[in-house]
Parts: sequence; structure tokens; C-alpha cells
Amino acid sequence: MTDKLRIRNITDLARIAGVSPGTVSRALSDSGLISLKTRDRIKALARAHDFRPNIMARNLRIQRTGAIGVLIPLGHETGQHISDPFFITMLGLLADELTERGYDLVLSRVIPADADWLDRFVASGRVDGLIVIGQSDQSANLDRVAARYNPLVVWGGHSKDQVHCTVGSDNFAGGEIATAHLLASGCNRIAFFGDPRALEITQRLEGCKSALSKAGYLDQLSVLPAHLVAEAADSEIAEFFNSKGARPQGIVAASDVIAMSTLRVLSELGLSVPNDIRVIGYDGLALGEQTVPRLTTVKQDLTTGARNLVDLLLRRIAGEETGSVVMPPELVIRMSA
Amino acid sequence: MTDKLRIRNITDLARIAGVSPGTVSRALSDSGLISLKTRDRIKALARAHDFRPNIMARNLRIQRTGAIGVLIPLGHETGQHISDPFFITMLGLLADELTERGYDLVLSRVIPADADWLDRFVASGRVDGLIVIGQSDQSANLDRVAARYNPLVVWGGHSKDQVHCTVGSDNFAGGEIATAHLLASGCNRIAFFGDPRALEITQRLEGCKSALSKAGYLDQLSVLPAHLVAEAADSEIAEFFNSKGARPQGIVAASDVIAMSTLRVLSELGLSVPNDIRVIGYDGLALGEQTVPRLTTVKQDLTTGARNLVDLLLRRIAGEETGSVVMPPELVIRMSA
DNA sequence: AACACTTCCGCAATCGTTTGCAACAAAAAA
DNA sequence: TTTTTTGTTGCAAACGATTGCGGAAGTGTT
Repeated sequence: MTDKLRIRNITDLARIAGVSPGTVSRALSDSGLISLKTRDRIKALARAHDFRPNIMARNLRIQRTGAIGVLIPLGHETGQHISDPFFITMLGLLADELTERGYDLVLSRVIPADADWLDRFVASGRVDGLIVIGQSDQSANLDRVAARYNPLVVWGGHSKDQVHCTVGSDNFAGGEIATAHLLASGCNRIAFFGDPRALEITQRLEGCKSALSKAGYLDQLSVLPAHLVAEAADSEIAEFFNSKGARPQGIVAASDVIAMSTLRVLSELGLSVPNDIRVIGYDGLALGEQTVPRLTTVKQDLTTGARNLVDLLLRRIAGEETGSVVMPPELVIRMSA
Repeated sequence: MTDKLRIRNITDLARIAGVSPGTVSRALSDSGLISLKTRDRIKALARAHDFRPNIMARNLRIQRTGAIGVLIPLGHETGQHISDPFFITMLGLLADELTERGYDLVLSRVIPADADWLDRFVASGRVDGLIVIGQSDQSANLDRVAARYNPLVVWGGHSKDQVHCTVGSDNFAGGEIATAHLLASGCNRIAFFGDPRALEITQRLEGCKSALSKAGYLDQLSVLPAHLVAEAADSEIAEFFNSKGARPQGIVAASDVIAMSTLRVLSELGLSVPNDIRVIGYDGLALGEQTVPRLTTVKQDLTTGARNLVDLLLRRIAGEETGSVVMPPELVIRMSA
């Protein structure tokens, strides 16, 4: 056909269309102030030569990247998170939600070696906004950055004096619900498995304590700061069950992953769940349906969580000031408790 | 201090440094043709005002984005992959490898509704290169695009007449190893669980057949095209065990995920692994260590796989023409077979 | 002192869009 | 017919960096 030489920019297309570059730009971006006739003509021409306007030039002019950064701070845990089902699930949901709104998702796994990691990413200007999955032990850092960088939303726990905007479930209520469920099943001696260095975990533990103290069994609570890495958690948990004299009747796990480790260890110790010990998880991940026995858990609605994250972020990008969102957790009763 | 107004671009910095913008650019990019003295002076100034050159402008001028696209084609399976541990593992490794080389990773989950999905991503110009994880049923599409778009590497199976560049394990050999291991344990009646619409799976099945025919037991092979989605696979697998008259003695699963489903179904049917039936998986994922019993599997070295993927891709971006890489699989014997 | 040769820096073009403003034609109102 | 309005398009200035080229110092040789 007439495609003797490739169309590489909007000016080339303008030449063969017999109009000015500005007109082509307006046509391609469906600007209102152009006649339908020339608009369609130019669009057809562009399609015929399969020409797409250069994104980098557009970004430069428009002053936005069209990309959202998703950061996963690893805190101290290095090996685990790769396969951590929670991150993965959330990541997938965010990918869907963001592409639906026309944003790219640039992924970065960060090991916060220095206090500078967040600043660097912000200053790099590669993204229009940032979603951080999990606070890890970086709450202070997040607060500091959020103070002067608005388009930042993090998944995690919410506390009163916190300056960074969060989306998450009501961890206190969740811990309470889980514990209450165990209490209702006759468990008085309860153990909590989870590392309270993370804010979310602390809050779940507080909820657990609250329920226990209402029932008068707070003094029987024991806490195991279980490591998130599965391999490490296994031995810690096994040691816990071997050393303790009075074996707990119920386990409140701070996450489904920890609960899974617990189930496995118990099975290897020859203890039956839920007959000998009841176990309840937290998160409501899909894999809870596939454990033996199927895992009773406190479910967070990650789908609407992801939607909330990008909702808030986009509004913040638009300049709006938004508050945090805490969502109600839901008890999902299956077989383990 | 003297930071009365923010430094927003290289020209501002040039002004307060008393040099030209070009000099600043050269200083910040460690160009050789500038004196060390002014270079350090400008760098210090930039740090003092925490100024970073605008990336979009740089990209436009340089004509590269500094980003690599990672695509996960879902084929027909929509729900599953979110939590598919294989994708996740690979994604994490790629993220590490790419950031180490100074590239961003932009993630996109695609459902190839139309044949156009790849073309659109290529033409969008948002990335310098593309890594596709898994061929799904899109081999033809990949071939077509690869014919005119060079910086494209895909994880998956390799076949002779294939035009797109791949990295993956020797699936035929893997299938053979797995089957041979079962045969050596005395299993003659073997079933293969996996959907051969994906190239990799087909090759594993062929390897399985090869081993069986060498041993003279090919006629006893049965194939269940198990769905990848865990929930769907469960019922299919259960139905398989219930309907078949002569129960197989060994299962070759096309992936660790399918193997996990199989273990779960068998446990619910009251069958013991490996006593009643032996099960062997494929992939060598971390979660195979956490099943009950721990999963024997054919391991692909995903770490070097990821490294190979980005190696090849970067060389292709540099204009080099590269061949495919097939890596030897390795048998990992644990408890299930 | 005159020359060539480095070394360092400034000038200005370039990457490919978007968009405010002005210009122009056609249509409507006077 | 003249004036105003409306609707389309062109012009040219941004956006913020990189880089080839040339010129001005500075160094060394004869």
C-alpha cells in the first residue's frame, strides 16, 4: 500500500493526513474540539499504519507516568515472602484493579536496609503513586514519608496517631472474634502464634487478650512470636508444643500461613485437630480450603480491600485528602475449630 | 539555607551552580569529560537539594523506558492463577533479578480474549522488553509476534520449529525421570494428571510415555486432563478415582499444585500415600515441603531460570540474536513417592 | 614565543507529545 | 450586507533531559 516508510511520530502521520500535528493529537485523544470527520479519518489512518503515540513523550508533557508502584517491604524476613500467599493474592487483585483503571503496576520487592528506601522510590518519579503492602516494622518510616508525599496508601493496621493512610481489617475485632469462637468451643487455655513486631499482629493480639480477659482466662494465655518463614516457624512451633507443660486447648494464629504450619506440626506430633487442639487462622486465603482439616479462619475481604486501596490512592493523586478505611473481618467456620 | 525555592529541573540546578545544564547532566551521569572538581561540587549540590533528574524526560531523550514487562497469560483459566504458587515464585525471582540490573518490572495479568493482546502491549511502548511466563495455549500468537519483535523471551517448553525464544526445563526428560522413579518403586499402572493443551505438559506426558513404553507398561497408562484451578481439579480427581476400575499405583502430576490436590483428595478418600498410591509432582516449589506427606517432585531450578530469562532478554534488547535455553530437571525425593 | 594537544565546558538541537492562543471559515443574527 | 457567533484548525511554546560540536582555557613541546 502507501506505507512506504514507517510512521514513527505524530508529525509523520500529520503529513500524510495533510493536517497539523496538533490536529492529529486532538483526533487521537478524542478531543471535543475537532470535527468528527477528520477525527475518524485520522484514526483510520493511524490504525492502518498501526501507529500509537509515543508514551514517554506523552508522559513528559502530561507530567504523569500512568504507573503505580507496589512495594513489598520485607523487614527482616528475606526468604519467605516470595511464596507468601497473602502477598500474592493481594498483588493479583491489585493488578486487576489497576489495569482496569488504566494504570500500570510496577512491582518492587524492597529490603529496607537503610531508612532511605521509600524516599528513593518516591523521588525517582517513576510512578504517580505508591501502594505499600504491609507495614512490617516500618511504620515510622511510612509516617515520615507520608507527611510530605500524599499519593501513598498502605495495607495494614490503623492506629490513632498514624499519619499514613491505611486500608485494612479491624484487627482488634478480628482477634476478638477468633478468640471468642475458641472460648465458645470450650477452650480456656489459649496460645497466640504471631510476631507482634508488626502492627497488625499486635492489634490482633490485643483483641485476643480482650476476649480472654472478658472471659477471665487472660492469665492462661501464652504467646509465641512465630516467625513468618515457614521453615523457621515449624521448628519454633514444634519446640513450643514439646516444652510447654500444660498444652493449650486452642491456637489463635496470626495468619493462615502460620496456622498451616501449626496444622502440619500437630499432625507430625500425632495430635488431632480439632479433637485434641483447635486451630484458627487469620486472612481467609483460598489455601485454607485445602488444608487437612480445612482451616477455620478470620477472613479479610481482600477484593474490596484492593479496590479500596486503589480508590483512595487515585483520589489522593487527584489531590483529595482521604482518611483510612478499616473493614470488618468475618469469621469463616470450617473444620479446624 | 539557600533552598529558597525548590530545584525542579536540571536548569535550576545549573543556575545555582553557575554552570550550564549540559554540564549538570554530565556531572550527574558520571560522564568522563568533566572535571572531578565540578562533578563532585554539582553532585553535592544535587544531594543537598535532594534533586533527581526527571526520569520521563530522560527516557524520552534516551529512547528507552528502563522497564521490562512481565505478562502472565491466563488462557482459559481465570480464577486460578492469582494464587498459583508457580507464577508467584517466578515473579519474585524476576523482580529480584531485574531490579538488580536496574530495570523496573511492570506486571500485567492478561486474559487473551482477542489475538491482539500481545501486539497491543508491544506497541504501547511502555517497556523495553517482554517476559511471558507460560505459553498457555498461545504458542502461535507468541510465534507471530516474536517474528517481528525481538526483545521477547518466554518461560515454557521448547520445540524445534518454534520461533519465539524460550527458557525452561527439559520437560520430556522430566516426565521420563518422574515415571522411571515410580517404575523403580514397583508401580506399573500409572496415571498422568495434567492438561496437555499447554506445550510443557504435552512434553512431560511424552516423557512419561517414553519411560513406560521402554518398560513395556505403556498400555496401562491413563491420562486425566486435570484442570489447573484447584477447586475444579479436586472434583475431577475424585471422580477419576471413583470411576476407574483398576486403580493406578502411581500418579505423575504435571505440576506440584496438581499433586497437592491429588494428595488432598486421596487423604479424603482414605488412601495412604505412598503406601496405597505413590504421587510425584513437578516444579519443586517450596510448598512441596509442607504437604503431608512431603512431596516427591521433579525440580526445575527457577532461580537460574529467572536469571537466564533476563540474561537472554537483555542481550536481545542489545540487538543480539539468542537461542533458547533448556535446563536439566532434577529429581527431588521426599516422602510421597 | 609559537605551536600542537588535552581537557573542560557552553550552545543549541533533539526526543514526540500536548495545549493555549490566534486565525480563519462558515453559519447565524442583525 | 454587515456583524456576531460558532466551530475547526494551525502555530509554537512548553515538558526536562542528553549530546555532538565547537571554542576557550590550560599544558607541554620545540
